[in-house]
Amino acid sequence: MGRLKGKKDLQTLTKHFEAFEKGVAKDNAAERSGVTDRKGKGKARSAGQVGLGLGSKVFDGLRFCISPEIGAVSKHKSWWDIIAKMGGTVVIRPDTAITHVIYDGRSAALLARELGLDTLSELPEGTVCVKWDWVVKCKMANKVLETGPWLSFQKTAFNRAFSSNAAIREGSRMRDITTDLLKGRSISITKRREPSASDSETESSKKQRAAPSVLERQPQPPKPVPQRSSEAAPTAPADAYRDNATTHGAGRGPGWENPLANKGDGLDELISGLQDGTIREDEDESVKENGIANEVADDEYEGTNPCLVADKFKCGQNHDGADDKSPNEYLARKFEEMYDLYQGVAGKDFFSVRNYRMAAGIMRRTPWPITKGADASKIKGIGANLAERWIDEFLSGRPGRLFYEDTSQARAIAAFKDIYGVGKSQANELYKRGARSIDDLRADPERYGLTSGQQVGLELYDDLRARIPREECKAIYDLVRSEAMAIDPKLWIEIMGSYRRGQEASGDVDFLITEDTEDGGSHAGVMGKLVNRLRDRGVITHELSQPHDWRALEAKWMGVGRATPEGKYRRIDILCIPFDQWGAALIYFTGNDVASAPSQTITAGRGLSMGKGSGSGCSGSGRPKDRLDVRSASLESGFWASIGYRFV
DNA sequence: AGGACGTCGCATTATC
DNA sequence: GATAATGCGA
DNA sequence: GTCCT
Repeated sequence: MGRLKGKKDLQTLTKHFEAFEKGVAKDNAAERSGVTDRKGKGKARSAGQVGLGLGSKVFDGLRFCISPEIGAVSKHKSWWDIIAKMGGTVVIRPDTAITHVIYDGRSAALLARELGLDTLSELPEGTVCVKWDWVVKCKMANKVLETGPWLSFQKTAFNRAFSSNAAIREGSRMRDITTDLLKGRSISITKRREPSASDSETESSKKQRAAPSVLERQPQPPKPVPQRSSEAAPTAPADAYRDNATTHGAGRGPGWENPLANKGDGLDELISGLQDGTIREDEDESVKENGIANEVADDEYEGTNPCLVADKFKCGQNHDGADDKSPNEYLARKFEEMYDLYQGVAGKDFFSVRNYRMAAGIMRRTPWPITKGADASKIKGIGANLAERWIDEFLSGRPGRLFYEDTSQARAIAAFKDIYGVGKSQANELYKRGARSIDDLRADPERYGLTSGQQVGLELYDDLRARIPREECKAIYDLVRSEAMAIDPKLWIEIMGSYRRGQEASGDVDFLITEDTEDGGSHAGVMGKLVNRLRDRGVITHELSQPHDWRALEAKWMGVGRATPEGKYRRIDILCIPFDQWGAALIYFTGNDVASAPSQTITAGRGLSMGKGSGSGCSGSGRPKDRLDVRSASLESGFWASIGYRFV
């Protein structure tokens, strides 16, 4: 119970953090942007401070860690606000840039535990643990006081805790970051943050020390050598999957031939047409936002289509093979790195993190080299923040915020988040409970109270993270389909997602099942039978979630299976839907960036918006905005026809 | 300046 | 025990 | 974090 309470407190605090960030983002932005900024700004500030006599930024440039204490949320909130008002930055988890830890408790060991550290010596060198009283005194004195009388621990204990820190040992979590970051190059950075705060080091001396020791090891960005080699090269010729896609299945069978064939065929043809050319996976949604919205870039990057609109879609663009190389690969990677790192971190705004990923996509697909942030900010999707705070920082080659926040903690949490069923919240919780690696979790599974689904995710960690080769998707599809046909040959079953998009590899395999109701048939009850048969055959091995009602026309099953007993375990989803949603679902679940982008654009252009919830529910019409009822559209007049789109 | 940014089914946990 | 809230994946 | 209103 204590654990749950603690969890809730953390959530509350995290919320506070987010709200807080919003509130003071403007004042505080520079502080949070990392050491590099802090130095520059700190200097400017302190100079100006005298003249202005404001005195409210006593803690300017300092970074405080106040770990959430169970049952003391409101206290922490007030601490937080006070420190913020004094110009300090507050974090709830230690990172390599903190300068102070506020702690009123007794034991260093306890504090370490609260911070999620093995020992306090993992804190950045020079970090000062002080009691809250010190802050109060500083506030009253309106200046940063000596910490001596207010240290959290007795001199001796404190010293002991840090004595071993001078030469950081092998096991230190804080250190492997450094080596990680430097990509295995064996160098000896002993610390990543200059001791600040308590120490009376001058700004200039800090600068001097920081720069040379770290700078020279940074990758050299300004010459954006396209480093990508392996990943995005479309490995299959267009024909290969085109053929595959058009011959692969049942969808072509009974379903496509009946009276509804027009619509079905239309949809399928359209999609086939749209997926013309090599479409890279991994672009995710960025294609949508970016691909259709990049009007500024279009100015400088003229498309080759006679029709302007066509250039906005992937399918309308050239695919001469050369478009895989981006002059901004370096930036793209940086943003990907950011995304990976921050996605699990508590306190990072969801949408911000998501935008990092989007930015990576934009970087990669911007055909002209970005040499300064100002250029980039002209691109839609890249705003002032990304441009000035991040891009310029990356291009400078100096260690910045990302560098300092790339801690072993963040990495561990990111790894945990990759476990199926473990999200941001649980990942942080696991770390808090002492786990530092996947192996830690495996070594002592009991300790962490993983749910059944998470246990599966942990057990199959590597398999489930791996991509599934197209071949194997097909193999699984054949197995599932044959079982489905054995149950009822009139079933429509189609494989969705990236496979249907023609991708060379997929993250999972998902199936869509329905049956024509024309002759009174129905696929009700099929889900249960199918899953059972597949389980009997050993195709399905784990279950992650079951439909609320196995016999409903609309039912979702999620689990794990494999094509052969020797094969890797793969995520498998099976979805039954009412017959009249087939067309819409096909579009929706094909999740085709290419198809959805134009369709949404087109619908939007007509003052409509596609009910995005037209997914499993096709919950269609009405609601906040005018939503196109795709469901009926697909049935009565054909979705594409309904929006007046004619494919060639 | 302030809100939207997809939305929903299922599992699990919290609350009544 | 019923219901609400949260986390997660898609 | 960006965009739209």
